Amino acid sequence: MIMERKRMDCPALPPGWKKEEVIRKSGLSAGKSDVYYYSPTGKKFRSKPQLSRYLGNTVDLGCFDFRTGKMMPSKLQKNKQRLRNENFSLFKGKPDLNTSLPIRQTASIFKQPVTKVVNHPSNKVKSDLQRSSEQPRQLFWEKRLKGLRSSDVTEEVLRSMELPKGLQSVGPATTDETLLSAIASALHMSSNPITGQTSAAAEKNPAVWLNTSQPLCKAFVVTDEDIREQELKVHQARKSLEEALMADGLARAAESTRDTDI
DNA sequence: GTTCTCGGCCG
DNA sequence: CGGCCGAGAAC
Repeated sequence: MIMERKRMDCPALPPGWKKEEVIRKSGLSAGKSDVYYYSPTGKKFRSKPQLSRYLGNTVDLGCFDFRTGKMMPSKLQKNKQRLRNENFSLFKGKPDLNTSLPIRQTASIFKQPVTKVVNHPSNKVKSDLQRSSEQPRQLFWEKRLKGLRSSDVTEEVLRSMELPKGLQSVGPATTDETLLSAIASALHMSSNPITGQTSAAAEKNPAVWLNTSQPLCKAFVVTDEDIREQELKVHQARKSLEEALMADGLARAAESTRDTDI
């Protein structure tokens, strides 16, 4: 006889997610139960951290109770805002994907201008000019971004970007990784031009002279050639996107006609 | 190799 | 005590 093991729908999660409870039937912990979740694609999840890593910011699991599968408003308690302790020292080799949150720490990042797909080819960029006035920032706060990586839905880490030779970091955090984070953050968080640290004094004594609204890199020059290359990259990326959207549209159309034929 | 299961650590 | 995850067992 096969033990009853149904995957139940879980209303607290997006459609398609299933919850399963398995009772331990032997050993010292017999009688205890383990709870698992299955994504719409069938991937199994066995803890809340694993689940929230996968769902990222799309679902707020703050008050989600993993065991019962329900939202518990009482769980509103303290939000864990750590990161610094773990992420700082321990990264020698590969970042531990089980403990480092691949979630953006720059909360304002999505409020920035984004490319709006109206209908190619005349895409426009939203310009959101009424940014709330910039807040004071901690010196070298970009170091907190250390270890954050982008990853796809299967938690595979994506290839990181390479930086041009002309970009050199300033200050004690001199890794390429931090430099990239600093520049990316500056681009997203400020509507002003990004110039790098224009004061020569910042190189000698960054703790005193650093301009915190600029990334931790020396002043750099962007040539017309750089701009042309970047335009080309963007053009190609948009073309790829257009082709992908087109292919997706065709696939959906094919699928729906097939469904109605049945 | 993958999946299942229980032990055991740690908070 | 229970969540979480390692690792051996099972397949």
